[in-house]
Amino acid sequence: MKKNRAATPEIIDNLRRVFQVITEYSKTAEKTSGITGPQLWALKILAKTSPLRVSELAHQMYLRPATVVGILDRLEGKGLVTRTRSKEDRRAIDLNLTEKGKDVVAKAPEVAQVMLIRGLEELTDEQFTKVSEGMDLLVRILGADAITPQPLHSA
Amino acid sequence: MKKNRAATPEIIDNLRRVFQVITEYSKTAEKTSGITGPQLWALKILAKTSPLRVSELAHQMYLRPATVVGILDRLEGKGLVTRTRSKEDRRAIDLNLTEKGKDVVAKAPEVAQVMLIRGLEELTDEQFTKVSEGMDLLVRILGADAITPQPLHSA
DNA sequence: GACGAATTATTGGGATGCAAATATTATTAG
DNA sequence: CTAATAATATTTGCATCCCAATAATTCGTC
Repeated sequence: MKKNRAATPEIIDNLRRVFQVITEYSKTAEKTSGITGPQLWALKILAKTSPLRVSELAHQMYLRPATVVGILDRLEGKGLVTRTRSKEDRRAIDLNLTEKGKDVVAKAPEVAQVMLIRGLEELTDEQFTKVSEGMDLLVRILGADAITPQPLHSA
Repeated sequence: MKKNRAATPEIIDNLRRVFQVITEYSKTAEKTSGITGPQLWALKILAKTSPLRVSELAHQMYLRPATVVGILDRLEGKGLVTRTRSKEDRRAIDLNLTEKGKDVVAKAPEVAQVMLIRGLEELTDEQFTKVSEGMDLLVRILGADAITPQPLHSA
């Protein structure tokens, strides 16, 4: 019961392309704004909700706290973020944007996610359904249903 | 002309899941075979065609030579790969698998790509078309048509 | 043949990413 | 109240990844 699945390698290549264009986009943003994709991603989250704790930020970025600490070190070093010991819980750290940090967010280019959202908006209902259901199927194939989403390099 | 696009964040989350499960898969392979995804990926390429030069291997892996050098250092350190100065061009290096290296490749688990191929085979024609066309649309949205596919962490 | 340009692999420095171990503080059990 | 436990952020060590600079070799041009 073999089927004609000539498009299979193409699907995989397309997955690669999507992945690459997103990381590529992250690098472009890095050159124009001076900060990396993950750094900008962290700033954007803090711009929406702050103060935030390290663990909360890590959760929203789908990253481990240990990873976020390094990103925060560099953001703090650039004077874009402040770390303050929380008064309620002295184990925790309150993260806040500096004025400079808010500036960077305001001037930063859109992240790839916005590109995706806009592109998806332009699709017809039928096309949108194909993308949506197609991704669902891919996720199911990989048994990724229960997986926590990953960063996508600041998409 | 607003459309109901509630599934948009879900699509993006699904993209994240797909990438994560692939990197996750790479880590599983690391635990069972003792080597990492990119390392196994390099071995598999060398198993198919060798000798190979560093630049050629890098090209086939869609990685920079500088990156591949590090991977080769570790593979050589484990005694899975040999580096020999080429006689025709003394700038170049001939890469070969050792017997131990061939052994590892033979016993290594399938990479994520195989998982995808098998999963795609199980779909009905209608489902397959959705995945295929859905990915096409995503690629077009991102303007990724002209992009050379990237590695996907040894997928 | 000689000198500049291109090619090849490597090194060095920076940024993600993870897991495991650590120090500090909070909470819970007894 | 005290001791064990859990939560929080960090540090350390490792493996990818990139770019830029370097050293060695080859090629091309004069």
